[in-house]
Amino acid sequence: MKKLSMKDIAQLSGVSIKTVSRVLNNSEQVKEETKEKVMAVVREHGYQRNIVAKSLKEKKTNTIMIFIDRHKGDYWGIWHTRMLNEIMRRAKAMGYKVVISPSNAEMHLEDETDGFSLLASGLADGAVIFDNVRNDVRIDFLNKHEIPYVVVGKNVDEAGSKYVDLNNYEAGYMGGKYLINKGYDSICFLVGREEYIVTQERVNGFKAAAKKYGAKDIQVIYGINTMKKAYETVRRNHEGHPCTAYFVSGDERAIGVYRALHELGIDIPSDIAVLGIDNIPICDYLYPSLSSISQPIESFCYYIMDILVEQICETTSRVEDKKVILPFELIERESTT
Amino acid sequence: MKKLSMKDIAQLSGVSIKTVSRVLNNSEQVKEETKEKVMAVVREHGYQRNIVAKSLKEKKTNTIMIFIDRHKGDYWGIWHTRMLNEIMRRAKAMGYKVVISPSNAEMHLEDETDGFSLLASGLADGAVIFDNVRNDVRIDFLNKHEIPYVVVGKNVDEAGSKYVDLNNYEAGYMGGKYLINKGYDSICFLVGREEYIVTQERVNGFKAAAKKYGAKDIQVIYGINTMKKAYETVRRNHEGHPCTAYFVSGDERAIGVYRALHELGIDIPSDIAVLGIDNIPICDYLYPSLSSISQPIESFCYYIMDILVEQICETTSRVEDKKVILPFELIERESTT
DNA sequence: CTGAAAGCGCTTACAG
DNA sequence: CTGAAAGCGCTTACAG
Repeated sequence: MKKLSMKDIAQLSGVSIKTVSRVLNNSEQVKEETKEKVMAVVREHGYQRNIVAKSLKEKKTNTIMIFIDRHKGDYWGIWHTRMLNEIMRRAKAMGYKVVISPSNAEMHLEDETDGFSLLASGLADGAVIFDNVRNDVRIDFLNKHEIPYVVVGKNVDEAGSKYVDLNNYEAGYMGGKYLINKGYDSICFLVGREEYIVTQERVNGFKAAAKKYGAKDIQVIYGINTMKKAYETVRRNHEGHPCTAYFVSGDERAIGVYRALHELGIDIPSDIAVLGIDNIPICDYLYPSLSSISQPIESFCYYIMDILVEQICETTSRVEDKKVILPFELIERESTT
Repeated sequence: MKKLSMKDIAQLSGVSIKTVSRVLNNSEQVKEETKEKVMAVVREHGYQRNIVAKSLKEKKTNTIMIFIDRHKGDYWGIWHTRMLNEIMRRAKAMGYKVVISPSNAEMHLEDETDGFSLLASGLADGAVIFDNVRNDVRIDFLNKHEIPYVVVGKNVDEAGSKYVDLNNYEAGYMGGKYLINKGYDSICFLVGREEYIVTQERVNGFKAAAKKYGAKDIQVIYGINTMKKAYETVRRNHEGHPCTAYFVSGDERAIGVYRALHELGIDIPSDIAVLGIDNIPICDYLYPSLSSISQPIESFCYYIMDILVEQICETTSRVEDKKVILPFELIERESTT
């Protein structure tokens, strides 16, 4: 089956290329009869427009690129997968394709297969950046090249930045407040890498709550980005520095905490409380079920795509800032009661 | 910053477009001096070749499209995410980009944003198909359009098909044999949707082992594709139809089984055994830790990319069949001892 | 070692 | 309502 081009379709249906193009673009300016004639030929041969040529001509690929920081070779987690799925769903509904790039914050532009290199090469119309850090080189790059983007996570450096974020300061604050008010006033907060702004915000909120509501003792441990790290840290740390609650940034990590406490013979929730963040489905099935701070995945992704597509479609090169801070909910389950 | 084209670079460095192209393609036929001169201009302006134009001209996009069946709106699971990451890693190493399509087995070609429509439009050079079923329409489509592809999972229909698969029959067989030999001879096998060939293979192997090693009682329950389903099924089913072991196709689902058994007051492993398949990292952190049949993710993805890229690069349109069946390991942990 | 020219498969003002 | 022609930004035989 030889691949047909628009020219072939034009010949076969006895009209000009232009008319075929108009038909395929649903232009109103075509006689119904002509349209039918062309569509018949298109259907008969199963013709598909070459999308690469279309993109070249239109200088628009209808593709967005998603950068998920892979933490030096690690896989991304359940929360990222859920976000990815929801972004894909929204993107599809809005007529965009999705390319996922394994690039991370330590980008290498020399590498031609690097996602950023590809972006600058016109492969995609815009970018979604996960897990940003302060002075993120990726954002500098996008700004310099005037490529539309949106950051998932608060961007504190840039004046002209667009981002969507959970209210992470409040999430940290609320988590701390909730635990203290429940009587768990000696809390260890396990968080991800310190460079991430998300991490910093959560910690700041947590500390503010600890101060305000008078926690007896608090501890913050950074760099807990896997179940394994969480497990090892609690095993090692708990005996020397016991607490009455673990607040864990990322439910997935809480699984490691559960295992460590189980091995230490400490019962949740009678001896100790555990509170997570993300509210992934697994929370319901752990025992005890895990209380967690829920992220509104749907509106998160709605705004991500909204902000991104608005920039892509904007004719003026400078759009004003767009920042969305999302609310959350604390879902109470067995682990904190 | 206006976007420069190759023409601009040619003018700025005082050579022809052709020469710029040669330099960028690392052709050997260029004087070192000329090369330097051009590269200086390229670097100075941060010029990036337009990859869309390149693709149009070369009729090759260096992109592969991955189809992950989303089970009617569900998210994909941890195993799929790990595979995805590994495929992306391999693809990048081989110079390919990755587009992920939310399309599933019930494809709709009329939809222009559908991944298959895009494939036929020349967006990607080849496809990776997950979770195939018998008489999969997607595979018919790819064959008809002569688009290179590889199936993750045994493809039993097609003569000229390429696939990579775990030896699922043996995995089911080995799981059954192992449990029976351990003395757990009343086994309930929880598996995914019956249409999937993977499911069918596992069940056939399991039944063969049950027969051969004389299981007292076996039960196979289909359609267990989420933690929730697994949980509800065990809660509902176990009292009327108790067993001494649950064999669960997909470790993620085992989490639901654990919770259900916990609620029923049944202890693992003293009252009952649980054996999973996939060997995802979480197995180590559940308590008791979950015994599981391990999939060799790295070689899996190595062969996936190998078979796909070989077809893409092949000049003749018909390559012979390529089928790889991978071995597995049974990892013994606390849940079956 | 280097260049002029054609062409990949589309879209789009501009005429008619 | 329809068509001839130019052009998007590249690559590639073919000459020189």
